[in-house]
Amino acid sequence: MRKPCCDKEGTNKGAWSKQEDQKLIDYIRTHGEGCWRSLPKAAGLHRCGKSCRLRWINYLRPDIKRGNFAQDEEDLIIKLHALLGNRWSLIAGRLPGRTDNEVKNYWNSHIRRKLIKVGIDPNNHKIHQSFPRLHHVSPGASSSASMKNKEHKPLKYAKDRISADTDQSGLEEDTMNSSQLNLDLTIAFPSPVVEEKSKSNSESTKIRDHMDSESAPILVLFR
DNA sequence: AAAAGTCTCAACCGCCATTCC
DNA sequence: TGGAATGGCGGTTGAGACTTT
Repeated sequence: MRKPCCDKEGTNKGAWSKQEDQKLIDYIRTHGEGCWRSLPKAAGLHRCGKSCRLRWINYLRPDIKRGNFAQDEEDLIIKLHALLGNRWSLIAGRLPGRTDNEVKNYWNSHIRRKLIKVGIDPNNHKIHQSFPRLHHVSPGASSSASMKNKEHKPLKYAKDRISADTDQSGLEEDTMNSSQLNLDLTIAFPSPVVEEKSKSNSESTKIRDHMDSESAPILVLFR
C-alpha cells in the first residue's frame, strides 16, 4: 500500500496566503528549486511538497506571463492541441511564460467553446457535420489522446461572449506574428543512441508514430 | 436589489514514470 | 532486480466572481 504524498494532518490546504507565498519565494530564491518533499519543512510551510511545487510553477515563478492570451497564442494552442491532444505540458512548453494549468484552463473555458460554436469538434478538430462550415481550420487533424475528453456542460450563459469572441477569433486567418513565441513546431526526437537507451520512453515513440501515420496533422495544419 | 444560474481558475487528487537505494 | 520514494502530469473540484432574470 502506497503512502500518501504527505502527512495529511497538520498541513494547510486551499488558497495560499500572502505570507505562505512569501516564504516559498524567499526559500526558492535562496536555495533554488530542489527536493519538493523536504522543502515545506525547510521553508517553514505547513504544506505538502506537491502543493508547494504547484504553487511555484503555476503562480509564483518570476517568468510567468499572466493575463489574457494573445490571438497568436490561442492559434498556437489550437494547432498544438490538434497535433498533441491533451498534452498540456507539451503545449505549454511552446508558449513562453504560460503554464500547463493555465493552458488547460483556457482551453476548457474558452477555446473549446469557440470551436464548438464555429462547428468544430474540439476533441478531434473535425468539422461537426450539423454545424455551418468555417473556412480555414483544418479538420484533418485528429488526436487519440484528446478523445478521452468528456463533453463539457452545455453553454447558455456565455452566448453573447462567444459571438463577441468568434467575431474576432482569428480562426480564419493566420495571425502568427509574435516574435516571442516559439513557432517552430518541429518535434525533436532523441538521437538514435539516446533513443536506444531509453526504449521505455514511450512519449517520443508515440508522437513519431502519430507523425508517421497517413493523416499526420502537421501536413494539414501547415500548408 | 436579490436570487439563481453559470463561468473561471487556483488548487487538489490520483495515477504513472522515473529515480534512488 | 525490485520496491519505495519522488516528481510530473492530466482530470476534476469548488469557492468566488460575474451575468441574467
